[in-house]
Amino acid sequence: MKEYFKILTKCPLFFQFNEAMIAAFLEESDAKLQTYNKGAALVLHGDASQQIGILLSGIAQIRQTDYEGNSVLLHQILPGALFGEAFTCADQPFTVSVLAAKDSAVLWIDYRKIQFDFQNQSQTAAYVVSNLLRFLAKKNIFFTERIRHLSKRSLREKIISYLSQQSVLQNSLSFSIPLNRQELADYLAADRSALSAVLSKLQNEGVLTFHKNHFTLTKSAD
Amino acid sequence: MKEYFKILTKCPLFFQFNEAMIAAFLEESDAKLQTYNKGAALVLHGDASQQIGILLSGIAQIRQTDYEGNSVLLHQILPGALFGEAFTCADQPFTVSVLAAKDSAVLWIDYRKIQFDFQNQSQTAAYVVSNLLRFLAKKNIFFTERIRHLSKRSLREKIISYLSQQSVLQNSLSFSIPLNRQELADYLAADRSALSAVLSKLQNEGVLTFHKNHFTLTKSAD
DNA sequence: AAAAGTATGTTGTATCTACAACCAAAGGAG
DNA sequence: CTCCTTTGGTTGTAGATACAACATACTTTT
Repeated sequence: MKEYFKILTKCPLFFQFNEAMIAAFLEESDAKLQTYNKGAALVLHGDASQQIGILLSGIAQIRQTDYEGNSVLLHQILPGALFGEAFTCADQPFTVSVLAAKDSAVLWIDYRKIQFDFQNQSQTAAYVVSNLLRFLAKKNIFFTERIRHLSKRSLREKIISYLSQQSVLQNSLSFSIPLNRQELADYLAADRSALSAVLSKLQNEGVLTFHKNHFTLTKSAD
Repeated sequence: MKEYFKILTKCPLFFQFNEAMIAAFLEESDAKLQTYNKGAALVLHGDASQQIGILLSGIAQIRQTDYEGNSVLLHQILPGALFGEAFTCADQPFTVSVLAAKDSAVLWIDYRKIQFDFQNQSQTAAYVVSNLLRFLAKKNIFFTERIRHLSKRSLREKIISYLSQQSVLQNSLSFSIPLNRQELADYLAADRSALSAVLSKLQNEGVLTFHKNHFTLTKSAD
């Protein structure tokens, strides 16, 4: 563990910490070191983790399976970086997987430990902090997803990206969305009439059908 | 104050709180109620606030001045919603202003109070929580800005939006950016060669000049 | 039920951009 | 210095989309 302290001082979680403080915290919070072979999963899609990971060595990749079944690399995690903090603080199941791209070592911090350690002192203040973390984390997830959609190169892809996510979220190929056309156009940063046109085209092509805010994705043959 | 408790139970900061807990917290954290007339500023661009605001009544608008000097509405805040939490937790000066669109009442929570209230108990755990909040909040700000750029309808506007932000950040019309062309293209969700083409066009039009990663915006005549 | 208002779909056009293919400059490695 | 790699600019083209203007359907009001 000693050899990793230099990396930990660079971790945002330990901003302005010296090594003694880090050591005290790791002891106190019962942090766990774990190693993974290349290719192993640190977190799997669907996991409801209560841990925050700090990568100590190796490389980790945040990946997600898109609507065509491809594993898409969303982000590379290098030593010293946090991962999983958003889903863990938001108390939401992971919608991404984290895989070791090389042999890797991870320090797992139990979120419940840092959350509840000081609740004796001021119960309500601790809950407020916990809520604030949850709020910021949920916003983070929301923003990340929106950026994912906005990053698609064509409106068609933006739409499919958004609708696929909704389909997964609602666990059905048939679902309603909480946005009207203008709101969806704004969310995807597109023109409303262009959005309507592309939706019609997708319907003609048999990719999906829709009525008002209710959409049904057609299972593609591949 | 009593009349606002119903709204506060809907505030994400008090998720799963009952009224007694909220009352205890407000007492403990010395929260301040303040009213504003329509048009008044709750927060001004450049402020380094240590407060988190909860809107109790009225409507507030998050606004930002764009590169043409227009005040752009970024977000509407309705009663029960938080505002300012990202800049406050990130410990960064506000890059937006918050204005009362109607006569409004705001409950101000002092972030230092909720941050340090429980530090006697476990100094390091409290710092970790504080760092975690800072980290999530900074990410939030970063994402928000990226979404602002990505939301522009044309690549030209995306580029100008990004470069203007950099110019403001670095407080100069002449500045270097931390991204190479491919990275900038990825950040703005565009094709690299298309990015190069638009940059060249902007240069021909006299909007800006650039050399590698260094850009100089031309002060427009309006 | 008629009227007014709102939301969504359609069409045409000018513009923009992704994409591919290529060229040029800069920087490193040997 | 030369070769090779990386980075960035240019060009041509096909296709996509913003924008405007209009048409249609659905809602709400009166």
